[in-house]
Amino acid sequence: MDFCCTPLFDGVVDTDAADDMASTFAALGDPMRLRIVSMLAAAPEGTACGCDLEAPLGLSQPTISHHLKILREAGLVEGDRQGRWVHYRVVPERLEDLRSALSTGVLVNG
Amino acid sequence: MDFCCTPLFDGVVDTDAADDMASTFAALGDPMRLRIVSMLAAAPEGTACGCDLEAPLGLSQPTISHHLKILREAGLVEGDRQGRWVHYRVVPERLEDLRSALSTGVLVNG
DNA sequence: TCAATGTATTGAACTATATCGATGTATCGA
DNA sequence: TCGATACATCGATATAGTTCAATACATTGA
Repeated sequence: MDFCCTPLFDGVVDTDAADDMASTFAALGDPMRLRIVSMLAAAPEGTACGCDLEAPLGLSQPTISHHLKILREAGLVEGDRQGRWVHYRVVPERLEDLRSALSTGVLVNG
Repeated sequence: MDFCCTPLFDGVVDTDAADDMASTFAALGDPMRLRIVSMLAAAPEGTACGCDLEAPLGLSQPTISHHLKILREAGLVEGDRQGRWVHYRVVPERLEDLRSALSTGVLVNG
């Protein structure tokens, strides 16, 4: 049995790391969630409450809440309750983690 | 009618751009595809053929082919047919596009 | 031409996800 | 306390995605 090229070791990312990274990328793999992150980043003070997202996105309140939960669980956004409202904001450190994953070491060779 | 914060303009990414970016992130939003990209990047010469991926990933040949198609359509990998084999490799420029999308301007404020 | 091998496509089954309406929970103001 | 408002959860439905077996296509070597 011969190979067209040398046999591969199992890449750089192990199974668990791949699961983690994939779920984070998947959180950004939805147009509405991408627009949510973008709108939060572009908002004055870098924060917005969920109610401000419904009209521009044209989604129902439960759907907005669903997407924010996924983004929260991925660590991409944080929410601070301020009375009646929850002020959501992007977590830049998490995006930086993804950035470094996309550069040397994990997904591409230096 | 008052707002908890100032009304939002519709973010930085428009609908079409969000769709494009989301599908690219979604391509990386699967553990197996993430491992494929990682394995390609870690492979000697930076290339591998599909047949080399089946055993380490424990997936059938059609499934590998399916994932490679998605990665190809996302522009994340390229394939060169060399006789019987197709040598796949990562497209670093595409990953760099994602990196810059994750930095200033699109998803986070400078 | 024919058999063998790598890759791509098709069809089907199973799972996961997005979305909404209805409902529950929490907070503020009257 | 009561109504109004923001957010979360639940249940249901429709769509999309993952996976494989079967099959087709492409290339090489005999």
